[in-house]
Order: sequence, then C-alpha cells, then structure tokens
Amino acid sequence: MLIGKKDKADISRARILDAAAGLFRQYGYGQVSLRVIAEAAGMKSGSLYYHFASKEAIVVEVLDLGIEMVHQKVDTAICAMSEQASAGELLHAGILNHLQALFAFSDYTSANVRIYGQVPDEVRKANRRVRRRYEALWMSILSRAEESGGLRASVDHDAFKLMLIGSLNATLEWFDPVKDDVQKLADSYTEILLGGLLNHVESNV
Amino acid sequence: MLIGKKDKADISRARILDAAAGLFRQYGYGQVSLRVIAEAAGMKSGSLYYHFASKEAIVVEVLDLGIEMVHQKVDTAICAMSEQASAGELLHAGILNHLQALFAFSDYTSANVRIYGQVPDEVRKANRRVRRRYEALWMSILSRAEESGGLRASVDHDAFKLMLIGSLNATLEWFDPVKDDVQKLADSYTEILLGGLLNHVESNV
DNA sequence: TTACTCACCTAACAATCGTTAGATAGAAAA
DNA sequence: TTTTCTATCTAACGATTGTTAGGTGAGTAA
Repeated sequence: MLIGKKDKADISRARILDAAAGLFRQYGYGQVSLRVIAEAAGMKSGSLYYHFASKEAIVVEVLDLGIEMVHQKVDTAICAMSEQASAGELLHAGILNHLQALFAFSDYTSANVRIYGQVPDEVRKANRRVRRRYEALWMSILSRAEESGGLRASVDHDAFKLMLIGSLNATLEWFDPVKDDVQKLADSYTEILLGGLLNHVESNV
Repeated sequence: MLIGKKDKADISRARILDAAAGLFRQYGYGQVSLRVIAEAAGMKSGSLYYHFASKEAIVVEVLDLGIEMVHQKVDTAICAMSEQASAGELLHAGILNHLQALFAFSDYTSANVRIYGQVPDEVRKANRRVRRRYEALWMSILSRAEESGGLRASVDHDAFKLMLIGSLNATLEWFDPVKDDVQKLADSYTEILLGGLLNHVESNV
C-alpha cells in the first residue's frame, strides 16, 4: 500500500476541484466543459463521474470552498484576539484576513464571486447557506466592535456588513497581489473605512 | 410609411440587446443561447444575424452600453455642478449618479459587472477601452476635488478610483432598489467614505 | 404593375455538450 | 493464486450549440 486507499481518490478529487475553480474563474460556468476540467486534472471526462455525480456537484463544492476558506481564516484570526481589542483593531484584523484569504485561494474565491449569480438555482441556494454563515460571523465582529465602544451609532450593521464584504471582494477584479502588497491594501482600506466609521476620538488603527 | 425604414430595424436591435442584457445578467454568457435571446426578442435565432454578425458582437455592445450609460449620467451631473462645489459635494454627486445609473439600467450594468471576466479575450479587450474612459472621468473628478482643497493628501487617486468603482458596483449584488432608497444608499456610502477621505474640518456633505 | 429591398423565417450543418454503460489494468484482500 | 475492489478509460447516446444558405411576404420605389 504505497498510497492509502483513501488518499488516491482524495488527491484526484482535489485536483479536479482545483482545475474546476481555476477554469470557472477564468471562463465562467457555462463555458467550461467537463472535458477541459478533466484534461486539466489529468484524466478523461468520464472519469469525473467516479468522484462527482454531476457538473453541478462540482460547482457546488467549488463555491462552498470559496466562502469557507475565507470564513475559517477570518474566524481563527478574530478568535485569537485579546478581549481588550479595540473596534479599530477588530475591524482591521477582519479586513486584513479576509483580503489575505481572498488572494491566497483566489481561484476558489474569485470563482465564487464571479459565477455565483449565474449558476443554476439549486446550486446558488446551496451556497447561500454558507454565505449566510459567513455574514453572521461579520455581524458578531461588528457587535463585538460596538461593545468595545468605538463605533458610530448611525451605522446600520446589516447594511454595513454587506457593503464591506462586497467592497472587499471587488478588489479581486483590480488588485494585483504580485505587484502590490495585500497588507498595504488592508491598511489603506481600513484607514478610509474607519475614518468614517469610528468616533473621531482617535482614527489611527 | 407607418414606421420609418430605419426605425423598425433599430427597434428590433434594441429588443435584442435588452433581451441579451437581461439573460446574460441572470444566466451568464455561456449559458445563454442565441435561441433564447431570439425568443425573448420575439424572433427566431437565424434572424439575429440580420442585426448582428455573431454572438460576440451582441455581447460587445451589451458590455459597452453597461459602462456608457453610467458614464454619461455621471458626466452630465458633474459638468452641471458649480465651480465652487466642495470636494464632498463633488464626490457625493459622483457616487449618487453612479448608483442611480447602476440601478436604472441594471440589466446592462449588472451584466457588465458579472460577465466581463468570463467573456472571450477580444470582447474583454473591446470593453476595456470604454472602461478606461470611465475611470479617466473619475480621475478628473478626484483632481477637481483635490483642487478644491478638502482632500487628504495620503490617498492615492489611482487606487482609490478602482476601490470606489468596485465598491459601488458591488452594491448590485445585495442592494434592492425597490425595498430601499438609492438616495439613502448614496448618502450613507458617501458619509462613510468621506469621513475617511476628507480632512476633518467638516465632514458633512 | 413591376422590380426591389427590408426584416424575418425555415431547415439544416458540423461541433460540442453532459452523461452513461461497459471494459480494463493494477493493487488489495481472500 | 484467485477474487475483489479501485480508479480510470473508451465509446457512444441524444440534445443543444453557433452559424449559414436559401426562401418568403410585406412594404417601397420605378
């Protein structure tokens, strides 16, 4: 047993998902055939059905991973922060880790952002559950920031959460993490947002 | 001559583009066939070729219109503003009119935002010219705002322009102009952005 | 009337699509 | 060794794709 029985199949599954994520990102869902996914994964199209029930099953998993990878990174970062963290520190950590995850797993995250709106209804409905969970994480971040006292009262958390996630995700369309530094992007993003979001007692992070 | 010769063809062209924009927005480029576009426009697929040379020619025009409709609205609004307008007033006008155009022509604007990244290279290249022109308009808005004196020096115009356009476009994915008021969206967006963007002499619009 | 153009239709083309059934070669289990 | 299982391949299926050639009828110009 050179390779564990389970491992071989898992490796192939991962290669298929990686290939699909990259292709969906670049060409869209409808323009990517199972044959090109299979070729990119090093097999023939019929073999995909050993690992997935259908093309929709593949895209469901790609979309879910695109959200969950960001969720996990942001969640662990926020959980690791001290109880005394300020609102500014909390928001900066959330923004930084969201952006870092976006570009670290950009095939999955960009595929999600780009094709979520054009995928069959059942697929979108499946991904919506995962999205809601991530939005709930941001609601808890905003609540915790508010309790720490530095937040403007006029800001509606529900709308701000969507505004923030949408704005951050939009960076996938223009920011180049090779040419520029994600950390600096997070800094300037936080600087602009916090200046408007925080009471003007102090506006440094 | 009940209908001018030219009019008839122009009306059909417009119906085709409207149908295509709505379908591209909802299902993506590759999943929309010429047959369903034709059906939505009230004709058969072969007839599309009387008005357009190919499917790509249709999507090129849809994408260009999606940018140009916003460009024109923002441009006329900014041009109409007084010479003494403050930085805050200028930015608020730009943001408001961008958002209003986004939702007024949402099939075209949303189709552009959603499928730009998954369209054949030549199509994307064609639309890039139009996008660059709109970005240049925002550069001139930011320059004019800076000349009026209220802008933070630390903000890089080139990056901020992309950040702003991306953030505004992202509202198409979560804001419902029927349920809520676009004007209020523009107000809170401006409030948050300007608070961070402006010197803190005054932060009201 | 006759000739002509405009806007559309019909019917088909080759190519490609997602999917399936059955075969196969190597490894694991008996 | 024999059997079973795992992961893949081959080859085909009906459906659908963008596109084209040629036809058609209504309206315009002569």
